[in-house]
Amino acid sequence: METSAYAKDCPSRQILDRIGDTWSVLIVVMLADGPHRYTELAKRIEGVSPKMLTQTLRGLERDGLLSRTVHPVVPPRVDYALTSLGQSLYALVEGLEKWAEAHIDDVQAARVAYDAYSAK
Amino acid sequence: METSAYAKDCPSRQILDRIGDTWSVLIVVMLADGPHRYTELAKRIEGVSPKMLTQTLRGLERDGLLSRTVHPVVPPRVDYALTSLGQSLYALVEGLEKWAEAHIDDVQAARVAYDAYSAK
DNA sequence: CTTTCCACTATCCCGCGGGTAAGTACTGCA
DNA sequence: TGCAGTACTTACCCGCGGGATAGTGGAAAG
Repeated sequence: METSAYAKDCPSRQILDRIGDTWSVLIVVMLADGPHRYTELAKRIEGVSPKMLTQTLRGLERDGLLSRTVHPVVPPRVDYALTSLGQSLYALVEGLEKWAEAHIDDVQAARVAYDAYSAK
Repeated sequence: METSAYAKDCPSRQILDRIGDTWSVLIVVMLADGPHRYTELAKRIEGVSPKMLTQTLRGLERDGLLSRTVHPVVPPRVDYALTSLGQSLYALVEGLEKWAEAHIDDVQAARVAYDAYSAK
């Protein structure tokens, strides 16, 4: 009965972790409209530390979700772009956003109701 | 340009966090086939501590994703079930699982290739 | 000859998420 | 009298994820 996801080697678990990762999703969204450079990402993704940016980019690259292109010029220039696999993942993220927008009111109403009841 | 998700109050961010949460997803999956009791969940979701189980259940209940029904009998009996909102979220989770199954081979191939190249 | 630019990489350190374990309340059954 | 069973809650503690900061390299600009 090993429910899909306690095992770390389960496909669902791995994708779920990726989706749950703040920076991964932000990067995928940023790259959805085309390739960007390291510093561009750093500037536009507010709050990310260089360490996490590099770490996350490496993880996404390793999983084949984005491509890393080094231009051998000085100063160095590196472009990051979604692969087709990354683009298909972005489709999922879009789906989540749609759901979020559609149902956030319900969720927030539930929260208000719950908190009001608990506080009483 | 405030990219959807750095702000905590963004709908996408909140849903993403929920999806990324191991126990939340496992519970939703477990409840997809019908209501279950506290101890049933504890037994079938391997590795969850009572603390996290309760904490996660409360969170999901607060968000209106599941309902908690207390039966005033002795010994106590509490049933948890997905609400319609919870069921619509489960549809998303299913979508993620489908994607995971369809693309996990690509991802793993990419990882093997990446690791082989790095180790060299 | 020093500074600047870009893309990292390395190191230290702190907060907190989550695990373990023990406590609680209630009642029926032996 | 006391133990079992259910659904928690509370207290304590530890590991590590991630932030901040500093270092690297090499060419060109001033």
